[in-house]
Amino acid sequence: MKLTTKGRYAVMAMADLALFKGKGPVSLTDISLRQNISLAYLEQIFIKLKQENLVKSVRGAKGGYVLEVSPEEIKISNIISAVDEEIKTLNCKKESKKGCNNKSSKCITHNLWDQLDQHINSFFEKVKLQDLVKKNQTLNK
Amino acid sequence: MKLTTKGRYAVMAMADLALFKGKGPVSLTDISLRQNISLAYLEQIFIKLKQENLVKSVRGAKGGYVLEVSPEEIKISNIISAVDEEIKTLNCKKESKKGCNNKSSKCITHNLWDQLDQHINSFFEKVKLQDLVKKNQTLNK
DNA sequence: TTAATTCATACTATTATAGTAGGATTTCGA
DNA sequence: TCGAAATCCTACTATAATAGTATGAATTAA
Repeated sequence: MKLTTKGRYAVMAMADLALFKGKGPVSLTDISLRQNISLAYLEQIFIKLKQENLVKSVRGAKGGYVLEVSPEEIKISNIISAVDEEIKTLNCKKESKKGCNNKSSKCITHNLWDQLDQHINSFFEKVKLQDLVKKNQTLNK
Repeated sequence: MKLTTKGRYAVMAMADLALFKGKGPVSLTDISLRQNISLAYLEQIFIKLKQENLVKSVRGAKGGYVLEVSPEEIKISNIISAVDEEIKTLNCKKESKKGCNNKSSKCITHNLWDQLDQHINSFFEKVKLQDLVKKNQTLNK
């Protein structure tokens, strides 16, 4: 499974942007300080967020990043998938040597991991960026 | 997040054991061949499964492993947690330098990861080993 | 007694993560 | 106009974890 700091950082940074929505571009330096994430690492993450059109950049002094889409419309899954490759628990989908390549009995647990993936993805699909900034509130299940 | 081949192998191997339940001990060599997992690696995994009393060992020739508990009573979560340390998406629980150590604004996304953990764990709690061996059947959600 | 097995421990190759480093480019504001 | 603040771009790297290997000892059925 792949859910690393990169994915977490991306969500944290996007939540940070959402909090400062409407107040002009937010610099990565600020986010870096507030969220305690290395600046250079943030830069790499934001390249990808920008590629996916989740944020818009403003170059030069007083520049920074702004949300391209409103927090109500951004799903957590959009953020995660922008920076991580994907959420997949299985190795055995691509026809590899290891995994469920058994000719006779096919991978007994194949369904299980399939459904776990769906389970996790559906979680990320349900939660919106907006849900995070409504503070101290239980996320909708 | 931690869901590695070790966890997957453990579930696969336990499912294998469940399929051969009542037919005497199953050797790791057999499981190794059927599931295409390195024997020495399986040995390490089974040490842990045994420590958690999920399986029972029979030493010597014609030996092997047997389920200690019936498949209806073994949750996938039992297996995963026996071999992996735990399923945790957060780094920021233990008072570390990185993560949500911000004094003023506490980690905005803390709740999110918390709930994701619960979400995933509840999935593994619901599914029993028995559910896997009932073949080609949709697992109960 | 031998082969098949678990048990135990130490070592290791590979890979991915999580960064660092260094510089180029753009643009605001004094 | 110029410097500082910012994004952009690419290459490199330390660390740690995963996923195994390797080796041998102990046990037991046949």
